[in-house]
This record gives sequence, structure tokens and C-alpha cells, in this order.
Amino acid sequence: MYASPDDHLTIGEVIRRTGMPASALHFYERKGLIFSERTSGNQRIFSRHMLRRISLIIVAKRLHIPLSDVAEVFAGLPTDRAPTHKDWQRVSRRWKKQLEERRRVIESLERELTGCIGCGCLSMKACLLLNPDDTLRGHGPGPVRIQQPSATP
Amino acid sequence: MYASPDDHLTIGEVIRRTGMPASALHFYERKGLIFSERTSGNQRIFSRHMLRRISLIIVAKRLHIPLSDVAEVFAGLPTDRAPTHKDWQRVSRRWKKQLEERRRVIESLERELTGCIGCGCLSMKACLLLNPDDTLRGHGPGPVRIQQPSATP
DNA sequence: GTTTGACCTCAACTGTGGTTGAGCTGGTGA
DNA sequence: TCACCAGCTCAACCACAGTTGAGGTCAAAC
Repeated sequence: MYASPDDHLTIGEVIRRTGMPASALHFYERKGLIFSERTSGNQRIFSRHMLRRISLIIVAKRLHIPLSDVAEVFAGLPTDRAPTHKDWQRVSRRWKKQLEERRRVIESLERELTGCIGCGCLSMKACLLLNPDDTLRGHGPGPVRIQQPSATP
Repeated sequence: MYASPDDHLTIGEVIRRTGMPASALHFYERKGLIFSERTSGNQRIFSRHMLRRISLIIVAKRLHIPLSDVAEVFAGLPTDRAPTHKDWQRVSRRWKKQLEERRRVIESLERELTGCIGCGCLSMKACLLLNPDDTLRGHGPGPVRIQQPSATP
């Protein structure tokens, strides 16, 4: 096995330390999220600080942050050394904002749904749950309203 | 054009009333979520109450409820008539519970992330954000801890 | 009778986040 | 020197929720 110096790791060591399967590491490398040098025999050698990037990917996965966003974040991070504590704070605050935003969307959907449980009209014209942006309202005449089973609107 | 009676709609009419593209309606039919009869010329004829099912699909989409869950819900719904108000209440309460559950998950992630913003260790062994189920802890000896940039552990 | 628009099927493709397997090479211990 | 694990590339495949396009048919209007 390649005897890697202290700050250079084989892919096997990275797998053992991060729990990421090789297929995922290959995938992230193809996507440009992580980098490696190669030995004379074409085997990957990762800098130790690459573990930090992989940790950030793992966190992003848990938060359901898409890799495209991770790539954006990584674009503002140094490639030649580990991100600092300040870098991490910037990233984590960004992701926290996204969590907050997602929570707000869910809360507002919960409110809408609560309002609609008692109603149940599901009218294409009037129901905010079906037509949140009012896109159909005023789209010309015609029977766009879905009728109640027993009542005429 | 096929002159459909009051409670039978061509796919074009369904598209105009629901805003769903034909490709999606075809897709939902293939998945068994909606049904249609056919004219002698093999063109689809939808019962008017099928609009209700489509409305439910639209709501589910907004709530990010997967179609597999919609299929489960539809399995408990009558196919020969529109779902009743009671049916709708059952469904909407079910989906509201799922929203609540998602919100709780996000809230707990928010708490974790808030705790980790100040920390930033991202240690594979100690960080709950990276290792929520303690899966790596006690996995034998060896340097599993990701080191801080300046300090030795 | 012809043109036009609505509709049909089927196969292939999109993006996201990877996994799986085949077939090959690298590096090391006995 | 041989076995054997580690690692390599490349292509194909998974789920999900549809979309797109080709090539053909149906129905209505002129």
C-alpha cells in the first residue's frame, strides 16, 4: 500500500475516515467538488484538508442542500488549505438561512392546508391551495370551477 | 371535436380546467392514478370527477408529497364517484401530519446547526451534525478524528 | 375532399445523486 | 513469482417526475 505522508491520504484512508464510499468520492471529483493528485500509478492522493470539504458535503447531504449549492459554497473556499473557522461560520449561516426558509414555506403550507381542511372546495378558480399565484383567475370565461358534488356554485 | 356530455371531458378540456399538460396526464394514467374511457377512435374521455383526483395530485405536488403516497391515498378512494368532503378531510389531515413531521425534522436540524456554528469542529467522531447516529463512535482505534487546523487532538 | 388542430403511442431524454459491475492495473506480503 | 487486496476507468443502471419528439390517427371545419 502507498505509505502516505501525514497530510496525504489514499482513497482507502479517506473512505475509512469519512465513511464515504469510493463511488461517491469519484462522483464528487467528477463534479469538481473535491480534488486529488495522483501517484505515478494513477492512484488518487488526497490532501488531508480535503477531509474538511467532504465533511461539508456530508453536512449538506443531511440538510438536503443540493450539490449545486455546495459547489457554489466551495467556489468561495480556498483549495490549497483547509477552510478556517470563519469559513465554516459563513457556510453554516448560509445553510441555516436555507433551513429557515424551508421551514417558513412548510409553515405557510400548513396554514393553507389547515384552512382548506374545513373547506375542501378544491376549486381551480378559488382554492389557494390549487392556485397559489392566482394564475387561473381571470383567464377568460368558461366553467373553470370544479363543482361541489351536490351544490351548484 | 368530440362533443362530450356534461360529465365526460376530453383531455383538452381537462387540460384547460386543471392546467395539467397532456404528458403529465398520460403519465398519471400509466401510474394508475387516474383513469379514462376511450371513444371508438381511442381518444380519452375522462369522468368529470376525475378532475377531483387531479386536484389532489396538484395539491400533493405543492406539498412535495410523492406520487407513491398519492397512490396509497387514492387506493382508499372511490373510483366511480368524486371523493366526498370527508374523504378530503382524511387526506388533508394525513398530508398535514407529513408537513408537521417535515417541519419538526427541519427544526431539529436548525437546532443542531445553530449549536455547530460556534463549534465548527466537524469531527467525524464527535460532531453530531456529521455523525447523528453515533455510527462511527467506538468503531475501533485509529485516527478517525478530523484535526483542527492548528491544534493536535 | 382537404386542411387543420386535437389526439394517439412509443421511445428516448432531462436532472439529481449517486451505485453496480466488468475488466484492467498497482502495490505488497509470503 | 504468485496471490490478493486496493484502486483505476468506463458504461450502464436506479428512482423520481415527468418532457420531448417522431410518426401516425381522429374529428371537425371549410
